[in-house]
Amino acid sequence: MQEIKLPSLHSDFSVDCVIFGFDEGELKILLIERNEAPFEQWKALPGNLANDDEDIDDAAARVLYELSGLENIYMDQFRTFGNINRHPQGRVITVAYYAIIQATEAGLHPVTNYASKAFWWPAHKLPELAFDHNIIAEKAIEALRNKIVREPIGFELLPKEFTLTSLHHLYEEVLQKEIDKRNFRKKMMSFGIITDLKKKQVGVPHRAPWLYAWNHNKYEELKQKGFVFEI
Amino acid sequence: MQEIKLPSLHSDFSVDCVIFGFDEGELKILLIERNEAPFEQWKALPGNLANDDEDIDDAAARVLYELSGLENIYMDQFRTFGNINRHPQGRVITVAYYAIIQATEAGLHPVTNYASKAFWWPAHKLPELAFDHNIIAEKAIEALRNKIVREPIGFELLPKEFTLTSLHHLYEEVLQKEIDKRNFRKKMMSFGIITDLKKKQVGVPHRAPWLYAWNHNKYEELKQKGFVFEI
DNA sequence: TCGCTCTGTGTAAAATTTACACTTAGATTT
DNA sequence: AAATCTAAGTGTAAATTTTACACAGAGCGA
Repeated sequence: MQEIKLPSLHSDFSVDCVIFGFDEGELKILLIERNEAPFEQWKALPGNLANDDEDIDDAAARVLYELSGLENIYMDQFRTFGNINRHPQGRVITVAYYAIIQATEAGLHPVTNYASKAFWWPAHKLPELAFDHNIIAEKAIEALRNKIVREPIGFELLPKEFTLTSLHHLYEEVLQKEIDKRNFRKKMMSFGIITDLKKKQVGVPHRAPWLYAWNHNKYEELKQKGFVFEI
Repeated sequence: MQEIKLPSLHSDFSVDCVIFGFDEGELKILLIERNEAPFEQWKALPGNLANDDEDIDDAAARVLYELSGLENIYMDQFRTFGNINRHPQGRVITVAYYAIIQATEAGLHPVTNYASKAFWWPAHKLPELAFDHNIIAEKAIEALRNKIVREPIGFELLPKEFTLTSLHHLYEEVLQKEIDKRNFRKKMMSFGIITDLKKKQVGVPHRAPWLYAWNHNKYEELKQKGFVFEI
């Protein structure tokens, strides 16, 4: 193979993650405070240079793991950003992912060297961020919105056992619009991908709501037959 | 700024374009024959390393221009591919775009150094391609399918004056499924984004069909009011 | 037991989607 | 000029989906 004689090429590129959580009825994004230059002490999206021997998806999973301790999380590559001046150290393009996790499951103790701490921030009220991260976050919210109505990923933001009301509020918050309660419940239940756990939430100061769980298996089964989730 | 002391970083990354055309009732993709190593003489998607002073979108537009002479074409960045072994010369990730052009408008005389010739190939019967280009093309077809039902981009594949039948066949070909003729026409016309040119095609050996044109302005106007294209 | 808060439920009207077959225009052939 | 061929063009009824909308019930706390 003559290819061995070719000059070698190399990419320094980063992976940035917009990590979504849902807490207290609000959509949140996980931010870090940067520990190192450039943009030291700025708030930013968690992200890091990819290693040379690492696939892009793996780098994204690593960033999330180092930050939250979570693995096997739903992640979606949604866009690559590469304006020539986006990084002060040179031409560094960044491949952006969004991830969806259950906010309270994440232990926020970064084991990375670029971040000292991590914290949730309301997705719709982000502060000024390092690099072009405000733009990236904005695009991620848009991507999430498009996705959550076509794929049943909303459940990943909720605890295993959830109420229909919390699912309802989640959709209203992500889509930023009101959705009729009865119509929402009717439709969601008609899919047949939610299991009624036959038990009620306890400790609430009013009528206790029923608990439900998202049924992955049933969804996969229906998908085989051509069912398409769409809200 | 202390940032000046930081080590400089650099990305060698490429841009690959899946250029769609529609000709003789068939969806086609523009391929090149590679003129240089690696994969010399292989068929491939048109693509090139981005210049250091070039935004990603600009690099994609350049690749298309050098190949076809066309500018201001609809292009969509749909995914970045970066398996560690995808490029024999090292770690080179590639940002993939698809473009939509009117097949017969393109003058296929590449002025690039990496390609000697360019030619249309049926999108659903691609030969073995260089790098991971078969995977990229497959994903592009998927992205096109998702897009064409939500944004009125199908028109870009047709001549300025087209018949409803050709538009109908275009949708059937891209979506790879039959669509009822009457329902398709009814729906498409109901959007109000197609102008009746009040003239017929000439030189056909049967009843001549009416000609129509895609009305950008009307679409933009309706979009302002909240209209969403959806087929 | 009264009040508060949030849960949970049904129906009718409107809009949209689906299924479906024959007539017409225009060129070509006999 | 009549018959034939090809593709264009058209309407309706039934089924399904979407929308709009309001009140009774459960459970807790005062």
